[in-house]
Amino acid sequence: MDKQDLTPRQQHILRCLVNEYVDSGRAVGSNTLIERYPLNVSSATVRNEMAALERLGYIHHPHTSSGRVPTDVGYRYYVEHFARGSILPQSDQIMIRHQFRQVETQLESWLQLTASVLAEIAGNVSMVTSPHMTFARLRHFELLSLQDRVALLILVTQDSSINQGMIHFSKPIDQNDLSSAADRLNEKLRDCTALEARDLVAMMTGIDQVIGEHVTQALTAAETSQRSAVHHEGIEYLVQQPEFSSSEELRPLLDLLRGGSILSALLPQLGEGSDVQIFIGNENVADELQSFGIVVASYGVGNQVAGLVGILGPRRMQYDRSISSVRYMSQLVSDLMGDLYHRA
Amino acid sequence: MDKQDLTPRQQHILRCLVNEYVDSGRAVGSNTLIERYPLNVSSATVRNEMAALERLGYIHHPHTSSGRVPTDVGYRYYVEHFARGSILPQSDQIMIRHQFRQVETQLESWLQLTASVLAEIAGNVSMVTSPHMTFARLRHFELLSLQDRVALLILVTQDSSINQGMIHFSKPIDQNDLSSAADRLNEKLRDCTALEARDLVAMMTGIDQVIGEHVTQALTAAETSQRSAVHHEGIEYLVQQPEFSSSEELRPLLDLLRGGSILSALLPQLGEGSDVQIFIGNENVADELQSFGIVVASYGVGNQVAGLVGILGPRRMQYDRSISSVRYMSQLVSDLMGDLYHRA
DNA sequence: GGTTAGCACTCGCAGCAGGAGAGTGCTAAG
DNA sequence: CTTAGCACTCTCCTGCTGCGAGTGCTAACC
Repeated sequence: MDKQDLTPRQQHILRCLVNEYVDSGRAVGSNTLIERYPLNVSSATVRNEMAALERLGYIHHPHTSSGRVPTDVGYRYYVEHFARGSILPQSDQIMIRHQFRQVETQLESWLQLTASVLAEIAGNVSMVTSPHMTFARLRHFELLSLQDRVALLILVTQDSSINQGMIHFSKPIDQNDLSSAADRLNEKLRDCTALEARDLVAMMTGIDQVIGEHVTQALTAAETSQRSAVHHEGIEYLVQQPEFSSSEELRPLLDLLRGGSILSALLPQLGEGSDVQIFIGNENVADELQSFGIVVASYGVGNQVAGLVGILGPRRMQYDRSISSVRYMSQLVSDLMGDLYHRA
Repeated sequence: MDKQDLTPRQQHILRCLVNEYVDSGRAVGSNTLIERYPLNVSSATVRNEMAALERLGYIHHPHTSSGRVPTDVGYRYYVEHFARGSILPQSDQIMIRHQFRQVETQLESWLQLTASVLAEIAGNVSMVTSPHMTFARLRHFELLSLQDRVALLILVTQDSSINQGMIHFSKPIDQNDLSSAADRLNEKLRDCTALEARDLVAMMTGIDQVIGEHVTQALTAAETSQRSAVHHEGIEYLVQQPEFSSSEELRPLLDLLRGGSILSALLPQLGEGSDVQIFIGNENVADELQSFGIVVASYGVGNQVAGLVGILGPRRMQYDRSISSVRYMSQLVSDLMGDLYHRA
């Protein structure tokens, strides 16, 4: 796994081979390689080196007589040595910033845009989670009478996202009562996180407590529902990949994305670091992910992890592009979020 | 097209043939037919009748030597005579009502649930549009100061759905100013539709007009964005249909659903009536829909059409089940919506 | 006259053989 | 150490063949 055990030429060949395979999707032989890349050696030499690379486990042979395909280990080597540090082209950066300027100053819009930008740039399915609510502070809430005993609760958090819920009271209550209660509570709970609010509410009595509990409950509900909600975009890119042509391979993928179950498959293997994390094929712990390549990074303010952005594709993907775009987008969203929170 | 031109036996054979074909997905021959259905005639007779049905245009022959497949005309006959009036089984009705009881009293939740219930029952992709906002009345709105010159506008309509927007002012304005302006406007605009509000706002001056315009603008924006937003559910059912096995056929479908462009393809052909409408294959005016079968109905309160619920599948679908479930769900949503509006 | 048994005919499809092509590993020469 | 050459392997494509499902037609039957 160390750089030492590959000669520079082997590295170069591995790199070209991965590039070519990612491009074409077909096993690549020694001839195609010397034709399209400036290796300055003959095909026979390439064959010898390939045999060496195969012995070392970086590439492999589908059958005796066809070209080589990178193994997961080979991809890993490629990623560590040639893709990990890549940077998104200036032109893409400008394009993205431009698009973000067009859109409302609002976290949900940003995440939406992030998902579609990522999918387009990486040409794969993008995944973006909403931030944990634990992280957000309560800015304001409102109570509207709907019926005698039913009120609508509207919750605004610091990131200007809005959640709603219903409150059923045991006895009739009119809009005036609701408004004054809301005023009192707004004063006490303003700028609290869900956790802090819970403690304060515990000390209240009467109607304030009833309402307060609904507020914290709504915060937690929003948190859990958002945690499991994953924006994803770009299935259309995946279906045109040859590895998903027969639509039976597509099925598990759709299930994974639909139920939001992808997060529970992904979370166990996520590390702590703030940089981009990459999981290739069988490096994924969850069985259902073993045929995919995944590139994720977290976003957040300070050291707090708020959410994830990432790309899901076939093992055979453009890791350099994926890595650079995921890194760039996670940084961008973190910055935008930072502005939002510090400004307020 | 009239019932008269088919003998009862021909009708019966057509019906069985459609059922069998919908079930198996393979062209059905005379032998399979007499084996599985109580026709009490020989295969030769069935062959003769089939030849007649083919002459009349109801079924057709992929090649000389394989079974029959219904034509669009054949499906149409089937729908008109055997499926149009079908009713959703009691057990399903109970199951559905039960599920709706579990969910919040809120239009968006209902539509979400409607989409997933429909997809599951019909085993196809479901489509549900949000209701036009023109239809809803403004219940309340709120203004929150975000920055010196920026405020968050929160809009609550009669159906308890919430929309938000940003207002940028030309000069600084604090929360007190915002609150008092909101109070004044709330009083004037309460219970207005977007149209009525527009007229009232036109007569205002100063800050009230600025805010008022944002309110009507937000109402219209919500209307147009919701009109083009289609919840859909159940792509996973479609991908396992044999007609979409090769995933090239899947591509246009995904594009159709993703961009919400399906509505613009569908709208031109929609009639006025309140009952279920069915479009089979080439009956669809839009080219991209010609290989699909579509079952839609509108929902709304009174005579007002608020939105659509429907099912999109391959031509080969269980029309009876689709029709009965679409009809039932449109009625259910209409009823629920009626309650919501009359109660308030 | 409608119904049915029988039969010849058609055509898609699975299975198989054979050839072409791509690619390899090995050997021997440079 | 590199490379040309060559034998070998294995996939893929193509054409062929036999089978089976299904039809249409005809003649006999009720």
